Amino acid sequence: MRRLADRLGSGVMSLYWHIDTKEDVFDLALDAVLKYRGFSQTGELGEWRAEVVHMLEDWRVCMLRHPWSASLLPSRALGANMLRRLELLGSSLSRAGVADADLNVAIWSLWNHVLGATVTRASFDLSDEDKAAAQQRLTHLSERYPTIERSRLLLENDWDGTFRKGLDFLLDGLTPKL
Amino acid sequence: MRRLADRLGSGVMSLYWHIDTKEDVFDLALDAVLKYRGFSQTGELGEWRAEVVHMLEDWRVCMLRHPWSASLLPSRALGANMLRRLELLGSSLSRAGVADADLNVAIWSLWNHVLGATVTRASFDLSDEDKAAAQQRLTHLSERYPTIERSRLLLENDWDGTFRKGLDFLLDGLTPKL
DNA sequence: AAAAAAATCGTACATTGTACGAGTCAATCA
DNA sequence: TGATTGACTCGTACAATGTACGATTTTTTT
Repeated sequence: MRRLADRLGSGVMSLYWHIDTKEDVFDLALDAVLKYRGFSQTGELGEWRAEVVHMLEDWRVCMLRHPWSASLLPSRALGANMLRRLELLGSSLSRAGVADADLNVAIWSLWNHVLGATVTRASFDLSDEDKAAAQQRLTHLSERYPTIERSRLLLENDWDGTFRKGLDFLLDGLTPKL
Repeated sequence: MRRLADRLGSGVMSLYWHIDTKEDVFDLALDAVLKYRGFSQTGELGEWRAEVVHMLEDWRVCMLRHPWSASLLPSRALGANMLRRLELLGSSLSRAGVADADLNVAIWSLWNHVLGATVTRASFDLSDEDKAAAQQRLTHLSERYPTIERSRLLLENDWDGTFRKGLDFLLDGLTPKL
C-alpha cells in the first residue's frame, strides 16, 4: 500500500477513502485485467467459433501479460468482467447448438483449459536463477522421469501451440458436428 | 510462523534450523498434499484408463481437501510428487497409444482440467456471508447474464459431475479409438 | 572426557495493513 | 456573506509478521 501510494503521489491513508481493504485493490486489479473489448475482427455474423476462440485466447493473453493475476484467481469471487466472459461463452455455445444438459460441462471445460494453462504457464515464469536450478534438478532426475524428459514437457514446451491445439480439440468435441 | 511454532510446541526460530524460509514450508506442504499412494484397486494390468482416472480424481480430491493448496500453485516450482504424477500420466497415455507428437497436448490438457477445476472450485468455497453476498449480487444481475442464470452455472452446479464428465470426454478424444 | 555437530530459542528489527482522528477544500444553504 | 456539510487527504500509531543474529542446550562422535 505504501508503494502504491508513492506511485500515485499520495499519502498512504488517502487510499483508504476509496477502498476498504487491500483485498479490494486486488479484486479491482484482477477485474481490470479481465476486461474484454470485444470482437475486433469484422467476422461474419454467426461466426460463433471465431469469436469464442478470440475471446478465450485474449483471456489467456490478458492474464499472461500480468503474471500476478494468476495467483490472485483462487479464493476470489467472480468479478463483473469475468461474468461477462462466461456469459459470452455460454451464449455462443448455446447458439452453436450445445444442448442445455451439456452446457455447463462445455463452459467449465473450456474455462478450465484457459485457467489451467494460465496457472501452469505462470509456474514456469521463473527468475533466471530459479530456472537454472529447475534445469539442474530436472536433468539430474531425468532417468527417474523418462516420459517427461523425452517429451520435453517442461522446459522447452511450446505453450502457445499446446494451448491452441487443446482449445481446438475441446471445441471440436464439445460442439455438435455440422 | 509463530502459530506454526506454537502448534509444534517449539520456539519460532527453531523452525529456521529445518527450513530456510516460509516459502519452503509452502513448497513442502503442497508437495505433501500431492503425494500419491498409487493404484489401490486390484485392476487388470494394462487398465491404463482406470489408473489415469483414479490418479486424476485423487489429485483433485487431495487438493480440495486442503483449499489453500490451490492458491499455492501459481508461481511455484513443481515438486517431486507432482512430477511423479505427470510421469505416471505421460507413461500411461503413451502406453495407451498416444503418439509422441500429441503427448504434450494430451498431458497438459488433462492437467489443465484438474488444475482449473480445482481452482474454480476453490473460488466458490466462500464464507457464508460471502456466499450470501454473491447470491445477492447474482440474482440482482440475472437479467444481464441470462445464460449463466439459466444454466445454474455458478451456485448450484454439480462440480463432481462436471469434472467427471469433462474428464471422460477428454480421455475419449485424446486417446486413439480401439 | 572432550570436541563437534545438531538443534533450540530469546531478542531485536524492518516491513506490513490499517484504525483513529485531525486537517483541507469545495459545494450548498442561510 | 458566512456557516455547514460532505468529499477527500494524510500523519501518527499500533499490532502482526518474517527472519537475522548470536547465545545456549542437547546429542553424537571421538
